[in-house]
Amino acid sequence: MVGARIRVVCGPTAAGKSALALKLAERYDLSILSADSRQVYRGFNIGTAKPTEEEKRRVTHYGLDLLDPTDRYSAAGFARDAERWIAEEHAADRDVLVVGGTGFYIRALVDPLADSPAFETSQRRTLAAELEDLSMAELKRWCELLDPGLAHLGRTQLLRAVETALLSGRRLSEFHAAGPSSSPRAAAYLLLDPGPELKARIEQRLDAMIEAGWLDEARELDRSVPANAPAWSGTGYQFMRAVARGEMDVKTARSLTLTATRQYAKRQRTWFRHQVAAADVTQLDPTAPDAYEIACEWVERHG
RNA sequence: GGCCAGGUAGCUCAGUUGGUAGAGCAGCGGACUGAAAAUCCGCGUGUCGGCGGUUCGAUUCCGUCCCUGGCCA
Repeated sequence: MVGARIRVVCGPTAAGKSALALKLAERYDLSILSADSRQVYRGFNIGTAKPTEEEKRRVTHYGLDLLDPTDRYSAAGFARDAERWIAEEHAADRDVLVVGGTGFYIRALVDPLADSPAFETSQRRTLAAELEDLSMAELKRWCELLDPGLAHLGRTQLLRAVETALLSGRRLSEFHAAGPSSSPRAAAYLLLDPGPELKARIEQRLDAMIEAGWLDEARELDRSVPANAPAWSGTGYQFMRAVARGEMDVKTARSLTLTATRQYAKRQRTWFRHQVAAADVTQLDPTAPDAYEIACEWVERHG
């Protein structure tokens, strides 16, 4: 039976989301919908901890290998695609299990973004080139002028605010205030976090990735993927590429990747701690002896 | 063993002509409405190697000891 409520397994990187989700999906005949902004890139497999071919045969996965490394995805694009995948599965009388660490994507699906303009690349190219060179302070001043309510945000957000104001003639914050055209979904979250144990798990997984040939993958990708392609921003890829190019030793790359991954996990924790409605969240330490039983109970309870 | 250079935050270091100290990185906290593994904002966490001495006051000056590195034996 297809449920009205959408199930989401989330948490910081290396918490064990994929492994648990795979078991749950097999047991309850669910499909997995990956909410991961890096696993959408074709060819970037090892460093993004993408499910293996074997795992993809066991369970249907959505949200993987959607884009060329030079393409840019978006939370809104993800939400739109996810709606389609969910509809497909529901048509087959099956539920999906949303699994991922990209909190923004999950939010865009559960709590739709406001309808705001998406500008064509051709339309924004000139402006983007202009804004690119602006310092943070200058960009802030522009935003202060054009859409002051958003001027406290980060560079990426400032760029979009300024761009929207200049290209559409309306403030992005006005679009936000007007809200979305579709209504929010009911969602249940299973928030995985092994606590202090996460640090060691990140380290173990990194070594496993290197062991599995991450360096070779980076070397291979470096041959065909432009250095400034968005896909390279996945944690660690720039360091592995530097090693492949002979610009850095493995030990340094490993150390820098570890730090960057911990920092990413910290940002994810902050997101899930503050940006997800607490009432819908079930916290679970995936290393607990009864973790699987609790997860099963969670799946059944939210069916 | 002698000489020299050092010992200051978790790390690398700056600094105080004597008034109990500050940068980067790490770390911690936070923001996030179409780039989100992105992009930003905030926070210094310290027996200034130990023990004595001089001084109203020593991380700073003096003595001594310990430790590290280099050179000479």
